[in-house]
Amino acid sequence: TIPLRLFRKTGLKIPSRLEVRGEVYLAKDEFKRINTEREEEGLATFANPRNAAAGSLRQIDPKNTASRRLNIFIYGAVASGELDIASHYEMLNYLVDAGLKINPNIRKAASLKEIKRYLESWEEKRKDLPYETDGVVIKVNDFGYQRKLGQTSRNPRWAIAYKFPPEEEVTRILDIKVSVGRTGALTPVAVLRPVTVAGSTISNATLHNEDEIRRKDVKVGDWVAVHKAGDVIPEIVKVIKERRDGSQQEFTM
DNA sequence: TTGTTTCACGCCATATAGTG
DNA sequence: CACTATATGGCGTGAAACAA
Repeated sequence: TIPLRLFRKTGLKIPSRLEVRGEVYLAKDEFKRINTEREEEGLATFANPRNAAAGSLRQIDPKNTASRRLNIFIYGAVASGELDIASHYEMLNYLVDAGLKINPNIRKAASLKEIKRYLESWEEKRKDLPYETDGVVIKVNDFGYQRKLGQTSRNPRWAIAYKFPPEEEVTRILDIKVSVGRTGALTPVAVLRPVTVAGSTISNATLHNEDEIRRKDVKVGDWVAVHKAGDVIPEIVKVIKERRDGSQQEFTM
């Protein structure tokens, strides 16, 4: 869905150089289609759209990638100076005119209150979207303010992600093992009764260190709530203490 | 040649050490 | 205090490396 030729519209200013950035996704119905096909062909089915999309991009033969029918939303661009665009919103509209796809649900908000209302409006609606989403990005619109705010080493100070509450499941800690890292660091890892959360089988989760175990009051044999932080990293959210029956064992490194 | 294992990658949380 | 830089952890995936 990235056109081979941009700027078919006449009268549009064309920069000498344009770099666009976006997020590739695999729509829910395409994910289903691929898995149905793979089933018919006796191939293993994919676990979730996110990882299927990632795998599709890693194909050596672009024909394979194309057959997966990935899609993309462009969310930003860097153009050589001559463009005369002063805000993010303007830029996105320009990119649409240039022939690129952007997310149709962008909105300008004038206050935090408005932002909050918008976020709440998607809590339920997001299930009706043709793709899976885990949140909304809130950005400062004016490029001048963006420049003033600047960025840290990894994150801009003018944008932040709001994440919807992630899917949560309950399982049991079967054991706590200590893993030895490359540098010799010892890290306790919870071995869980495998549980499916948002399309992944979670069977391990790091407990980081002894302090963290004490903070969360985790014991071997505990029932715990788990989720995938950032939709990816398995994390023990909390211990369900009401379900303790005395068989739980304190862990020491 | 075939099957298995390892690796890199993207994603984020948490921690430590160090800088200014 | 606000960072930067780095390390570590887990999952799913395809490719590469390895073993049989």
